[in-house]
Amino acid sequence: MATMVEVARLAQVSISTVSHVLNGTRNVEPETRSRVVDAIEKTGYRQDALARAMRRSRTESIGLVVSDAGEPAFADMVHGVEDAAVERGLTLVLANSAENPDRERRAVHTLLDRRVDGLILACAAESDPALMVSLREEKTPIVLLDRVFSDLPFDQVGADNRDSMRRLISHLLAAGHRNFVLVAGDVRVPTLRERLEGFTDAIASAGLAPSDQLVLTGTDESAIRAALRGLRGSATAVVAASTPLAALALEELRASGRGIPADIAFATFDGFNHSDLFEPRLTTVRQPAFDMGVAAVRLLVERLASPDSRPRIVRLQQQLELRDSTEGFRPREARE
Amino acid sequence: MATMVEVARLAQVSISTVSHVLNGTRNVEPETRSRVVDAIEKTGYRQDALARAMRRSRTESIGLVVSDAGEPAFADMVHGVEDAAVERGLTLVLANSAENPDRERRAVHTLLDRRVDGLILACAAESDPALMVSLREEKTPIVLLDRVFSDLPFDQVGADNRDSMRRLISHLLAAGHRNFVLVAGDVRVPTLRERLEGFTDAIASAGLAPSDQLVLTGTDESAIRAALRGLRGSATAVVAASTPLAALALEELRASGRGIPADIAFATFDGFNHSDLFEPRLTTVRQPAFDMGVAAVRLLVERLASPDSRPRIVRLQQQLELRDSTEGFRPREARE
DNA sequence: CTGTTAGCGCATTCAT
DNA sequence: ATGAATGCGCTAACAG
Repeated sequence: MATMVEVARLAQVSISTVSHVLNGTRNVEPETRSRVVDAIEKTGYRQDALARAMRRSRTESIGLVVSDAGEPAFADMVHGVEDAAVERGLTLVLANSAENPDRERRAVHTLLDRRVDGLILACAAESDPALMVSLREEKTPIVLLDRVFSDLPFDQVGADNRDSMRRLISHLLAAGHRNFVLVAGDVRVPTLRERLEGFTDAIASAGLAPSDQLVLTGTDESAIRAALRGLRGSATAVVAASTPLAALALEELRASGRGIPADIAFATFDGFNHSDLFEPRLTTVRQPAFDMGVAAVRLLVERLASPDSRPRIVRLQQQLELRDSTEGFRPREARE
Repeated sequence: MATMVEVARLAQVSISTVSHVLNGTRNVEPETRSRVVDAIEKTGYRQDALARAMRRSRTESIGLVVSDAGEPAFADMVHGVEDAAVERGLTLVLANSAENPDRERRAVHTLLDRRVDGLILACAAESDPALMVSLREEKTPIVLLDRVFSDLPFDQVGADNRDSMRRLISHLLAAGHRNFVLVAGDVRVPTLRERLEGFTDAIASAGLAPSDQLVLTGTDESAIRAALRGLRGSATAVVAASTPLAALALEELRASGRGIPADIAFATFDGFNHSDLFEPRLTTVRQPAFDMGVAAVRLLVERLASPDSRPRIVRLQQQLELRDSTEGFRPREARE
């Protein structure tokens, strides 16, 4: 690879002139410039981003650590981040923590050591608190994505989970449902906790007895499965707080012979791709994952521009998509 | 950030000793080493990957350019590449060409300028041939992913598209189908072209008249839609060559009131996530996208190790998942 | 308007 | 077993 030295020699100028025509960082006589441009052409010179980054202490790159690259929602966030980054001339360095705190810590440090200009972090479920604390000391700006920790002084992007759950439950209440099953999952994950809180809120403000509701929390998949399979009694609606939980719940409901929505109503957060092409068509609270990625980059870039402004938390609104899976319920009183 | 100089001073050694204990690259007296280790601890020193890369001319990173980060299949490939990269201590730099040749070219050059040690490229549909040619001159190893150009001297990873299509059609032939609609899409994309070829092969070896088959090619979505909507006559099975094409076809079949599989059989390549939870359950040729990503990294690393060995093309097998959407067809003769 | 020069932080060769 | 010194390729003072 040709370096600036060779270009300079060929163009009969100093390397600093080459650098300046390259970066447009000071005036240079048209005649000289064109000699340089020609030399660049001839040598096939291309700037070495590494050396440049080193000298300027700016890599023009950002890091992104996601907790589960396998989930479509996270894939969409990655997509959004990449898109927004390219638009600003930033390169994306990607790492996946696979919901593993140790791997997360290593990923963060790898990216930091590569001197990314900023870091976007979608925390793992069991994120090491010590990591968070140490990250506050970093001078590399950090934006938390999806999983919001309101007590931490970071810029953050999340969805309005609590509110969306309230809206969903309101809708189901209006349709006559009084007894719910919430498949809540691992409530250490802020996103899932917020959804649970929204549920609790909604139940409380409707004046319903919490004891009439079944909330399945935790990471023990088989326990959740068992609970769903053995489901009996009064529940008329199942709500899944995430796509993996929905997949699991749908399997068990099917296994136990329950039809949706004939026997029981069903709704989920995040949802499945192209799901309106298939039956049952699920009522879904759709996360604006792509836009969340875009927003994270925006926060990061703004932070880079003004390092001392106050941290901001952005909540993007989720879309409540009503479909067949919550249609056609008849409250008990109205049945024949 | 502390540098080696500060560590050296604190430990009362030269920076070269610090470097050597860091990299284990020569013997150092235990006593000295421990002073250095302590100093590293105290200063919170972390190696600057940029400076290191510059000095060694090795970034320990690889680049990945995908053509459509939005498609789940590509998301899975990204996931596989990331996983395999991390396992080898490599960092992943990601770019998305969004099926845009110009953006693809820029992405490739951006990554190359960042001196990634190797590059994995899932070409866009209209990839600039000039780009390919210029890439052959690069000394950075390049692996082509998913879209295989057998005449190009690159390491490549693809799926056995042609063969899988033959297997799928064989199955449908055995079930009595004689008249197909293939939604083939943009056959400039090697993957789609191979699937089309497999189809042609299968029809030929079954001794069927190509003129009895309807093949829909091209990028004009509304033309394809129209053809599907206006579908009449003898076709008993529709095959979609990719997920986006399947989505489109399913929409149109539904719009024209055709039931699957009651009125017409349906099968698709690549498929939908969690699709076995929903109706109709689609017969699917599943691409091992994650594994393809892993394989690409493997090829790249091996190429790095032996730069002069002959380029290899790896074809991973696809899984034929038979489901309801191709069940229950009765050949005309057998009908009452 | 242009050239000279000093590092950025590190790995490494050559001394000792 | 350790240190001194060089340079990777570039940008940005500083000097003319």
